[in-house]
Amino acid sequence: MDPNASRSSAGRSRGHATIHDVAAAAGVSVATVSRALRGLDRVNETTRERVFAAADELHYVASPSASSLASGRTGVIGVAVPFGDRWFFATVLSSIARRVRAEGYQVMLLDLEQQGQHEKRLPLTSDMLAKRLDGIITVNIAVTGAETALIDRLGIPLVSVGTRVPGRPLVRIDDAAAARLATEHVVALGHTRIGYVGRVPPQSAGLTTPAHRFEAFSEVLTEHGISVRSAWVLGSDWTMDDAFRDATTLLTRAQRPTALVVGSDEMAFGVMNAARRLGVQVPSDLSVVGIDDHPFSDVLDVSTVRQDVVGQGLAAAEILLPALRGRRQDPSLIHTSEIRLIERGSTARPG
Amino acid sequence: MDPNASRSSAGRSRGHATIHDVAAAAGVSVATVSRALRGLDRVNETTRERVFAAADELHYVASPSASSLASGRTGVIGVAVPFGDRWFFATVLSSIARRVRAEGYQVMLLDLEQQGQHEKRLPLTSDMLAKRLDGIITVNIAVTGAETALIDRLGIPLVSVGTRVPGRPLVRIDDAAAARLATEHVVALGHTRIGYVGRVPPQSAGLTTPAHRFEAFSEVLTEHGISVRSAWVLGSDWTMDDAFRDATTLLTRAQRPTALVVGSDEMAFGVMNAARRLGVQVPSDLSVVGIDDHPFSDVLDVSTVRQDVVGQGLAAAEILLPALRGRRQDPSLIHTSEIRLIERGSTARPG
DNA sequence: CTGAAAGCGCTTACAG
DNA sequence: CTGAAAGCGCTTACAG
Repeated sequence: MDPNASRSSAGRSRGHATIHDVAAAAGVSVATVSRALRGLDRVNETTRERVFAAADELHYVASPSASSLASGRTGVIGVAVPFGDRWFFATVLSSIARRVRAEGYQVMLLDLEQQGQHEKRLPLTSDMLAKRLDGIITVNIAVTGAETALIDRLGIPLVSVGTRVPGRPLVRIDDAAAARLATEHVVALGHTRIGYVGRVPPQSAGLTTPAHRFEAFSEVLTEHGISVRSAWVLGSDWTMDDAFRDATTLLTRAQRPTALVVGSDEMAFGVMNAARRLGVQVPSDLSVVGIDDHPFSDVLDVSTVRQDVVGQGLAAAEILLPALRGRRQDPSLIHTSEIRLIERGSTARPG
Repeated sequence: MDPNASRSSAGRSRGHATIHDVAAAAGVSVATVSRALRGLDRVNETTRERVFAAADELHYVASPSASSLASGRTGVIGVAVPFGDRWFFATVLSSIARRVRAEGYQVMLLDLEQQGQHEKRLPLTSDMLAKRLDGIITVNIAVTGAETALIDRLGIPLVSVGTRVPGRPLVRIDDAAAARLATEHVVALGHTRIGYVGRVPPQSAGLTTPAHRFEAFSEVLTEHGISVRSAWVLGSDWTMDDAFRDATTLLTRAQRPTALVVGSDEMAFGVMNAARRLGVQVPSDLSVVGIDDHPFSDVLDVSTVRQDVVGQGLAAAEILLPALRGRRQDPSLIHTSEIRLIERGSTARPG
């Protein structure tokens, strides 16, 4: 029996043609098939055409496992997020996926949310990384020392978004500048009774965004000789629900701010709704400014500081891609995505 | 030179121990390492412990590529969505990922959104499926005949969510029942001037959800002797923005409905905001009821028909999992996820 | 420009 | 319970 024939029929019986089937059909060696199909140099044009024809005919697709094993590359990029179902993370993830598929890469979702716990995410482990991913993008993940060591040992290129991973490129917005823009906006309108929503407790340490934004808020007030009243600084767990609850409590008090700077638009929605329920008019009784320009903010008429979330995903992909091809990364690279104030109807002069 | 020693050092120089290194360290064959580590029967307990110790010591993780090539299984599930960044899809995706990782599966995101185009998604191709995925879950994807043929040929188990893929299990809510609940709610409140938002144009054909919901709405009105006025049936592209625009036009007319049934909560937010801007009071001038129970709907006080999106993701995973282990699927299985009316502040008696 | 052959690192019957 | 060996399907120097 011809070994080629037996291989060929075996391939077909499982519904999958192999490179041997294509080679046989095209009358060339498997090495030539491999080169032709991957568009490498030094393949005769006529030969290449014959190979493509045979491959088409047989519905041939190279086995990713076999390619990976032989080449050491998997063609897969992991995207690690703390919550896969929230707007910011879903948007970054999706934009990365759309960018890298043009280069032939697939995206694996590493959703690190821990069932019950909100503070404690799953760790990045060898199981999810080793020999599986060509690169990783972390989105607001405070990577631990042990994890960094692991990733170093595995030699996987990494780009961080939002919260920085030490020694790796970073894509972000200038959180302090964003909070400054928002705060200066209400100060410029003449407000002096100003509160803040979104100061997270210290256990969320490692995440730099909430801390930077609150600090910048405080600085701006101080620069203008306005005191930060701790009773007007709300925590909230960076969700709409929490902001709604906290704002309801605050706005029921006798002493109320005339403006609230809010760390995210989703929280701003909660604040505005609390105000509406209590009959506090926005913006005449209370100005509210957020950060994000969430897709709902336009329709809900929320003043905010816009950030380009899709753009940050694209930028991260753009930085990772060359590293996947072996080019050395600049570990100190920081790509700062543009922001800008968008004045809408939720802010006005006090009174 | 001892071939094992050379292998071992080669492994270490690349930062990756192989199964040979572990076998050498534990003093057993690679076959035994493979069995021990995967928890197969017929391995002596002492041997197993030695193998685990050696594997730990060497930070050994089996190469997924090599395992896949040898076993034919990849441990990866693809989740295909039309828009990875929208709430419904991100939520389903994330819940699937969290469910299947407990069984050792990873999730690959197949975001089929086409850059500029909203109507036309990317096709499912062999490149993304063949020899790469053990199973697929499609979420509101109208799979074409060619795609079904491809998936059949590749022999990949598939579970569909929302829009059905012929001959495959389906997880969904009863869309007609949901729209019925919503519509009957406003009818029961005494409304007779009722409009609908979310009737999509026929080019989105294949997606069953929008059509089923609108049909059920029409049926309920007819059953109650209420006529469907086409001027009060709005299209909108199932986004908040579009619903806002369309509702603004409608509510500016002299002849206005007193209630609107809206195909999704996101659109309902847009409608309510259009009303607010125009000074149309919700619910006294206009009742609005949506479908979904979006995470924002509670705070925004929107009456709606709740569906369990996380639960649908889990159910799809639960159905796919046994099929991955080779168990035959029931191609006619339909898992219908529960729904229920949630009355909030956006609906009331007319006038 | 092309081919033969080694090698990537596992799993899986098959023996024992 | 364990091992030797074949095989999974590619890629990549190495020759020519």
